[in-house]
Formats: sequence, C-alpha cells, structure tokens
Amino acid sequence: MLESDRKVVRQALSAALAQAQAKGDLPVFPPPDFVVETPKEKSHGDLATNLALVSSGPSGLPPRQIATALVRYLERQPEIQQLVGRIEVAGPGFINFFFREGWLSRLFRAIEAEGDRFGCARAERPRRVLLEYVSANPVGPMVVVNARAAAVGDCLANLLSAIGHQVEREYYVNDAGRQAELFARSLNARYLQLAGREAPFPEEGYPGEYVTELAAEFLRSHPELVEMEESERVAFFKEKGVDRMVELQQQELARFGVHFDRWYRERDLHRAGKVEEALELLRQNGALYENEGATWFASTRWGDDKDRVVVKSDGEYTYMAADIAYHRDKYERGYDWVIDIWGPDHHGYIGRMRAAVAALGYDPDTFQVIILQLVTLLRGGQPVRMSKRAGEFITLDELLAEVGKDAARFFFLMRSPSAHLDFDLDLAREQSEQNPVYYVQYAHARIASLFRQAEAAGVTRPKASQVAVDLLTAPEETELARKLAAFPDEVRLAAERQEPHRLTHYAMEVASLYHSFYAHHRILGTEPGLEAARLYLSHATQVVLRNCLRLLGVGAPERM
RNA sequence: GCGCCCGUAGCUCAGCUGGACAGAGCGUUUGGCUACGAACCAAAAGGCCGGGGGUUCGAGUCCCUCCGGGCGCACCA
Repeated sequence: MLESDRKVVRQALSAALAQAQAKGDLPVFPPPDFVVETPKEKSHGDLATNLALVSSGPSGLPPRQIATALVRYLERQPEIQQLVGRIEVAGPGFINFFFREGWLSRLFRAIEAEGDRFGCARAERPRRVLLEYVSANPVGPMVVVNARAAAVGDCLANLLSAIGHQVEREYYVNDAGRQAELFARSLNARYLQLAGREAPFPEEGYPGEYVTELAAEFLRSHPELVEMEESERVAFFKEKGVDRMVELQQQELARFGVHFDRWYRERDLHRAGKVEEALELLRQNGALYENEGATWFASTRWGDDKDRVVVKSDGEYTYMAADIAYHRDKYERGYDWVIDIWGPDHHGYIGRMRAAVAALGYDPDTFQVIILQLVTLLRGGQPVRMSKRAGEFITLDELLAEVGKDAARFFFLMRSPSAHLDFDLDLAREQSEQNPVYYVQYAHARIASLFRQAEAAGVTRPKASQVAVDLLTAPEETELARKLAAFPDEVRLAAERQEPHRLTHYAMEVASLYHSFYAHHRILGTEPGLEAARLYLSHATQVVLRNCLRLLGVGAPERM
C-alpha cells in the first residue's frame, strides 16, 4: 500500500484508541508501539495492524475484545470510510483493512506525477551524510571484496539520497603508510631490473605483474630516473607511482559504474598538519598520556577494551593517529552522520574509533560502521584461492570481463552485508540466462517491447486519471499492483536499515509478478478500457523496475 | 580465553526490528509457444528454522546455555 494511505490508517488507529479510552470503552493505558503492515497473505486484506494484540498486555483484556472496540470507533471516521471498504477482526486479534478500489487509482496517479522520483521521499530530518567505502590501499588493482564494497556503498548512497539525505561518497587513500612504502620499493626494484640493473626485490614487496607493467611505463616516460639517487627515486615512486595507481583504481571503479565525490589523501592530512592538530585536541581533552616512551590514547574511558598507542616510541605515528585526524576532519567539514564500510578484519577497530570520536567531542552515535563480510569466488564448485601478497587474485576488471557489470553488481547486492557471499562464477557466466538479474531485466525489456508493439498498432497509454482501475480484478493484476505500491516503503526500509539486498529481492518479486500477469492476460487487442488499464499497469511496473534498478546501479535495457 | 558475524529445502540465501499455514533462486520431476519477447509461465517433490532451556497471548526472530563454521583481539596497516 502507498505510504500515504498507511499513514491515514495509522493515525485513525491512534485516534480510535484515544476515543475508546475517553468514552470508557477501553481502560486507559499509554499507547503501545504497533505496526501497520501489508499482510503476506492477501486474504488478510490490504493492510493489517497488531494494535489490539500489543494492547492486550497493558490493558489486561483479551485482544479480540480490544479489536472489536477499536473497529467501532474506526468505522465512524470519515477518512476511513473514504479509504476502506471493510474492516475485520481476524485470527488472534488482528485488524484487517480491505481497501476500496480508489487506492489503485492513487497509485497510478502517484507514479504519473512522480515518474523517476517515485519511490523517493523527503526526509523529515535531512542529514549531511559522509559515506566512506572501498578505501583500498593504492598498491594494486581492485579485488573482489573491494568490488563488493563498491557496489554496496554505491547503492547505499543512492538509497540514502532517495530518502532525502544529502550524501557524499568518499574514498580514503592510504598513501602515507608502510604499504605505500613497500609498493614504491617494489616498483623501484622492477624499474631497475627492466633497466638492466641488479636490484634485489624487497622482502615483503608486491610481486604482481602489474607492478612490472607500471615500472615499464615509468621507464619509457622517465628514463632519467636510472641515474637518480636510490632514496630519491623511491620517494619519486612513492609519490608518482602511488598517484598512478590511484588513477588506475579510479578508472577501474568507473568501469564498474562507481564514482566518488572525493578521493581523500592521507598524505594531505599529514602535510596539512592535521594529525598533530587532532592529537593536540585530544591532549587538551585529557585523553592522552605517555608511557614507556609512547603516547597513548586513553580510549578505555570512552568504552574501548584497552588504551591505544598513537605515537610509537620511535616517534612515528600509528595508523590510528592518522585515522583519528581523518575522522575529526570529516566532522569539521560539517557532516552530521559519518558512515564507514569496513571489512570484517577491522571490526576490532570500531570500539577505538568510536572512542576517538567521543573524545574529540562529537556524538559517537553519529558515527556508524558497517562491517561487510568477505566474498568467496567459486569456480567448478571450488573456492578460488587468492592471495594479494603472492600476486594471485581476480581483479575487478577480470570479473567484469567474465560476468559483466550488471550481473556483478546484482550478485554483490543479493546478500545482506553481514553475510558471507559465495559468488559462483560458473553460474554468473556460463548460465547467464539463469541469473536473477536477467530475469528482472527481461521483465523491463518485455514491457518496452510491449509499448513498441502498441505504438505500431496506434495504441497510446492513457492518462492515469482516465484508467478504469475497477477493471483490474484478476489476482495477477491486483497482486502486482499491491507490490508496486510497496516500493516507496521498500526503499525507505532498505535505506534506514542499510540493507541494499532488500532491493534485489524486491525487484525479483516485481518481475515475477509481472511475468505471471503477462502470461495469464492478453493486453493489446482486448476491449479498449481493459487494454488501457493493463497498459497502464505495465507502464507502472516499468517505472518501478527502472527506478529500482537505478538505485541498484544496474541497467534497465529496452531490448536484450 | 574475550569480542563480532553466520548456522533456515540437496546448494546459495531471504524472512518487513515478535505476528496469522516457514519463502525465493539454482538443482530435480512434469506440463505449456498458429496473437503482445518461452531469457517466460504452470504444477510437484523437498524443512523437529543447529541442540536444549526460558520470556510472551504468540519465537526462525528476544534472553541464557551448549555444539559447529568464519573473522578479529599489535608501539601492522
């Protein structure tokens, strides 16, 4: 049901309860939390509520008795009389609402009026959100787990925007740490080797082929580096080599349809003195102390398990020092909701970062971490073993070449972020016609084809206000329409709970209901009123599918 | 040892913050194209929701406990 209709019912219920209590038909108790939802079972009406059930405890009355009293007051309300044809008390004490046909007309008109915006909403309290995700070290190509983070983060950003928040997407580039140093030295070694010099490869360096390719690129563009001082050359690679890697990562993600508003460089954080600043602020807040030559952050005072070192005894900052400064900077830039997507190997990090946010004087509840579980690629039913350190892994580009952008994104978004994902490459590639993504896209393309056919026959889609919705009475028609009406709700739920996978499931349900409708009912060439109504239902389905796929970042093809 | 995630159909997973008979995709079996796309539809088989306690009118969902799997617990990033 449309959210606006649901709101009407919810308010009517609250009013009915208050009136029944005022008149003494029900004892006085504080209004409980209750839900107004679309029942799974269609014989239970268009909307149902558990108000009477949850009132049983506080009132001491049997649920059905409460429900009966509430219904008496509901039926007197003009808003309900207009909207609802029948109200029943069912099961243990549910109140079920059966809507008049007018709701379908309202759905069509809403879709006509809102078009591409159908499903979106204005937030009651819009927030400035900074969503940070992927943030892989700039030392190699995107790997599969980064791709999942990219898909999830991108979709989440779309969702939060859709419910009215102001969202910015950010990628944190760790270009100042040990990994960047190792990468530079690996690049340096390959460069010298290609130039015909003796050069030992660093012990924990990056052995991947891409490093050699990048070295070759530098040898062509900067042959003079051979004569440069070793430390100077490494510094050059740490700067330019990393920059080039970041560029390659940007291009790779762009091919996946993922774009960031900002690539935030850790390097800049250090150069602008923001790490010192942040630590100074912590010091002023009494959050730092010295012990055994190191500087510690007393994070336990803000709920962490143990205190953390921020400046090592050798004078170097820890990774965390920079990260504290980075998160402070996010707040300084004015965001009031900071969301990070991290891998499961970082979950032990949440407590200390939360503590840091609090110690800096910000509300830790505005800081949220989504832990995204890992991906296992399956080939021939067997996991594909990967090791970044050994230089053996499947890159995002390789995945795209194998299964395509739409299938990859859809697969990544099919599971809850907190669940491990098994990605079956054989299924995604060799049996691509079996993929859920094609099933959904097919429904969209099929509707596009229908309208091409209609156009050739000189039939045009009517205005929503002209559709005789009472002609849509078959179960395949009403069930489809009910599902379409739930779209704004689905978007809101997926956004509020940060669960993009709801959308892929919803899309499959809509596609399934449409295919069933299509198989059971002739559209073109039926009696004109019916033809128009079914065309409009098809149009509405297409709008919802397109909007849903756009939120997912998956294409909605006209032909396939 | 402590913390987090996960145990639901043969496989991979949903399950609307506690609701009305437990769902989907893949796989298996069977049927359906001389009108709009068969990348589709229809039907069937398949489950003590890991085990055991508890809270509740009501538990796959919340609490306790045990079992099994994954990942964390650095002056690494």
